[in-house]
Amino acid sequence: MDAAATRSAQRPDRQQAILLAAEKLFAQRGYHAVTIRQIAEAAGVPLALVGYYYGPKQALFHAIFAHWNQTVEERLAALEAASRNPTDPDALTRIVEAFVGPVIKLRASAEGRHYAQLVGRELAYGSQEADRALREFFDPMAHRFIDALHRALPHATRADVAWGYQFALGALLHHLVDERIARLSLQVNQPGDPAASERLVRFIVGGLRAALPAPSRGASRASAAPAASPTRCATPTNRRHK
Amino acid sequence: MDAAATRSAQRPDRQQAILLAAEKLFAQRGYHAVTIRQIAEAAGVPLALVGYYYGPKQALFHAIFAHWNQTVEERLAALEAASRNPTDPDALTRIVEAFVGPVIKLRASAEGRHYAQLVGRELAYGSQEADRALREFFDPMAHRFIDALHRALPHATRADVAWGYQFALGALLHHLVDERIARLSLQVNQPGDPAASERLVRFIVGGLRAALPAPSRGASRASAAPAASPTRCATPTNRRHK
DNA sequence: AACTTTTTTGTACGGTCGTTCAATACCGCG
DNA sequence: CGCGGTATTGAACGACCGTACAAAAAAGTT
Repeated sequence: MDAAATRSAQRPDRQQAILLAAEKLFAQRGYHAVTIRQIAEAAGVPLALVGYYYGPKQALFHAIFAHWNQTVEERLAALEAASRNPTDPDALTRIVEAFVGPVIKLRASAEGRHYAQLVGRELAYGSQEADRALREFFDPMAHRFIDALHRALPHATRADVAWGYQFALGALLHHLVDERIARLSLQVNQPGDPAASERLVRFIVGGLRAALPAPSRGASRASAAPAASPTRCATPTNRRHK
Repeated sequence: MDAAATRSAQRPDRQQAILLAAEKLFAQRGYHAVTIRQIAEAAGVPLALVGYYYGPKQALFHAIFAHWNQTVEERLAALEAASRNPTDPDALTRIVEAFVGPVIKLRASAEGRHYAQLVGRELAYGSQEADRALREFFDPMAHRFIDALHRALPHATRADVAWGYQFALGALLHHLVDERIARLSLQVNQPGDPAASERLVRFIVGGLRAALPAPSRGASRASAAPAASPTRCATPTNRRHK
């Protein structure tokens, strides 16, 4: 019988509890502000068990990103579906929706809420601890998106599109993290409002069109593209760290 | 004779050396990753002198923002000049230029380089340590910009404009911090490229126009709301922390 | 000169950090 | 049952943290 199934049927999976607690705390307070003791307490396990499963603190941090990296394939599939026949005037909007939608949906879900916040923070912060995960997990996806955007915006150079991608990513990441929006809107807007997703897509598409050398004028109409299915969460390898 | 002038004429100002070293290190590694001992060593002063001048670590962090808060008046003045007669079709562009330009210029300067990076990091990170400085120094300016944008975009509600401001701020902050642009552009773009400033302005203006309810292309009624005077900022005392 | 005030410094305190390790408990399997 | 391997635990290690403090040095004042 499978060991993981056995344990999860008998007892709460403490290894995953540690990962979830770490994810939550790292997302809320940042890497250096969280201690392993706090993670252990939040997970309801003794201190030493954290090191037993994940080794050094940095490895635990890395494991969070590795765990969610499975969802990347879905994102890439959605991107590829959206970037088909790039001559379509709506191709740009569909690509940006494939860029924004899954992340917003992740943030709205109960499982991915903290991870979305973590990504928004650490990607924007550029901390040395996150740099490794950034290169390993996010650089490839960034290149794919830039390529897709480039195909939809053939009049611009790839380097130009890279600038546009940077701006778009900044808007998205800050939207994931920012809690000031309630204050600055005088308590009208709420941080997690899913309606802001459409607005963000329009912002990015309009920004890209304005910032990059414009092709021949295409009709820009709003169209609802099929969004990717919510991410699934599979159990990681159940053993202790190598 | 003035005490500060006396000291600076005789010896290197160690109090300011501490502030500059702290600014640099905080910008490069983040609040929690920097120790007071590292700051003291970088400033070339003994450890205890840091606490003597600035007290607790949090107060030193706060002092950096307070020091640069003087430049806020210039930014607000530039904003006010740009937001005059908001019926001008170019008013939006001028406001966004007043929003982006000074920050990019700060980042390009030798004195403000680290502070720009620090702001980009901590504002985006939303750490608990930066929250106080954020409310005290940046919320007022954010409200002023939102109001100015609202005057130039009268067809949108203020809450709508607040969303747009959030997106624009995210693009700007991420541009300040991001070092990946060289990698993602295949070594074509460089992080500090001042030419990216114009592109960012076009991105934000285009994004705002696309994300917010579009006005009829004609001029609407001309009612200029009187703006409040910019916030004053007294010079900090040169003595040790109270 | 003598005296006050400010600046500087070495040192050390209590506390918390990440990590390690030997000892114990639990398990399936023979 | 006993046995081997995995899971779990409490305790402690050395290192470093932020902060405090008394003493010394320098500067200012009379």
